[in-house]
Amino acid sequence: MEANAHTILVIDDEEDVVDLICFNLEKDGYVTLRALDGQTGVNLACQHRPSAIVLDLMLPGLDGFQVFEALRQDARTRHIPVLMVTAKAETADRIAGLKAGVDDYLTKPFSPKELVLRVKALLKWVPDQTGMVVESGPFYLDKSALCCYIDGEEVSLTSTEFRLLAMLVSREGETVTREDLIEHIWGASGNPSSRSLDTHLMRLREKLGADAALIKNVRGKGYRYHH
Amino acid sequence: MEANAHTILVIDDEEDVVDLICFNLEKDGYVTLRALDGQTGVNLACQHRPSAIVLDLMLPGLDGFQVFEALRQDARTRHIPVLMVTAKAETADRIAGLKAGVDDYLTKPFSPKELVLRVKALLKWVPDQTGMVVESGPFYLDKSALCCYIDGEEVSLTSTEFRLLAMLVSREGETVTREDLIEHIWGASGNPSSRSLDTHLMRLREKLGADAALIKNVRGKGYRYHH
DNA sequence: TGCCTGAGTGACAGTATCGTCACAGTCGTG
DNA sequence: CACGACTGTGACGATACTGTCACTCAGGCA
Repeated sequence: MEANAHTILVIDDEEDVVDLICFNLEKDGYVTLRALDGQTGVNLACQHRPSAIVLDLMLPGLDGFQVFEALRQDARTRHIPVLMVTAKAETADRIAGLKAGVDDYLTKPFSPKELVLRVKALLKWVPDQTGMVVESGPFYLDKSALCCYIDGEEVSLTSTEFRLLAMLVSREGETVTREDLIEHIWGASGNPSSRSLDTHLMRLREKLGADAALIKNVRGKGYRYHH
Repeated sequence: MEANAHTILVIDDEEDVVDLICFNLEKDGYVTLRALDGQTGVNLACQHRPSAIVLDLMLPGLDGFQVFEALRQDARTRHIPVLMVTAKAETADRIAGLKAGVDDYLTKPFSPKELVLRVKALLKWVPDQTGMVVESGPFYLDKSALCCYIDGEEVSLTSTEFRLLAMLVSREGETVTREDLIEHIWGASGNPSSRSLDTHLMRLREKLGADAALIKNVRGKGYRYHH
């Protein structure tokens, strides 16, 4: 159902726990990566840049905080939200975690459902993964794959339509001027007097079906996407 | 230290708790708003549009979920992150909260430090659009989106109407002269003897409905908006 | 009260902008 | 080459927005 190809990295030394977490995440359409120790976790994170990381505090070798530090050091992983999981219910640890910049915290025992929901909550704030994904409302646009999912279903867009939609969706709530759109799609050589933009927008709207209404015209200014 | 004075709304019926939370938030440089029941909370949220909301689940009158729903219904408060606080450690509630879209969850007893850190974590994701928004009374004008909300509902205005209303609302209480308004909308080439301004003002008032009364004419001088 | 001035209203026509369409050109592929 | 997918263009009608005018209405003043 979810075309949401978010990848979640789970770092925990207890294999049973990892299995449980991954099983539940996968059930929700996420792709999972597993690491049974800290160093592997850091390596996988750098290599695959997951959308979010579930990190156990107690680990052999590098512990959770060290892993977290390592992730924050690296430019490639600095912005990935981390959900820290621990057996300890102690407040001191929770504070230390949050202070260090951990994005959320969950204490064992937790229900798998809650974990999935917390991961989802973290992903909600992620603007666009590596700059390659734009997501808002019913739209999910993967710039690297140039594919577009609407309400979970793949819709084939031409490159012009894709750039148009990506521009509007990534600037949700803002009115994007005609000039900006033309500049973004055709560059400086774009012809503002032509009906090109309108035509492509019309073709795009046809493909969006009911969601076309989310793109509104602001007369004399441009267009605005709002979810 | 913080130039960015984020406002946090705290909704809880226990005054001691509110005091404690507010005290700690203020210590960190935040501006706080208090509400001791749900309805007050919703009203304050709509009125002041805080950067984040701390919401107790157990409230007299409207309960936490109802408050949350109300906040998500209103265009003015839809995007404000909510941290829900509850005495119950029960997983079912936590899940229900997260499922409904609550952005974070904290179980009593919690340390004030942790609460502040969690609020900070929520604010991390909030985009800052100060200066782009004019708001007062029932009006909410977003200059970047060029859209206008009245009592939480979107009202479509033409660009002239928008500029007119923005001018008046941003100079609340002041009598803005006809000349100033004409200058602001048409520039120096504006024609003061024309009935244009009156016509646009009339059209604007039609769209404002009952709130049209907030814009008063000052005979021989100009117009004044007062809430 | 009657006059004067400025403000509110409704109708109208001109203009700008938008949505849609048909058509033609380009490009890559089988 | 023929075909289809994609694109850019200009024509056209529909619509939204604007300014002007004539007229009415209301407040202030003698």
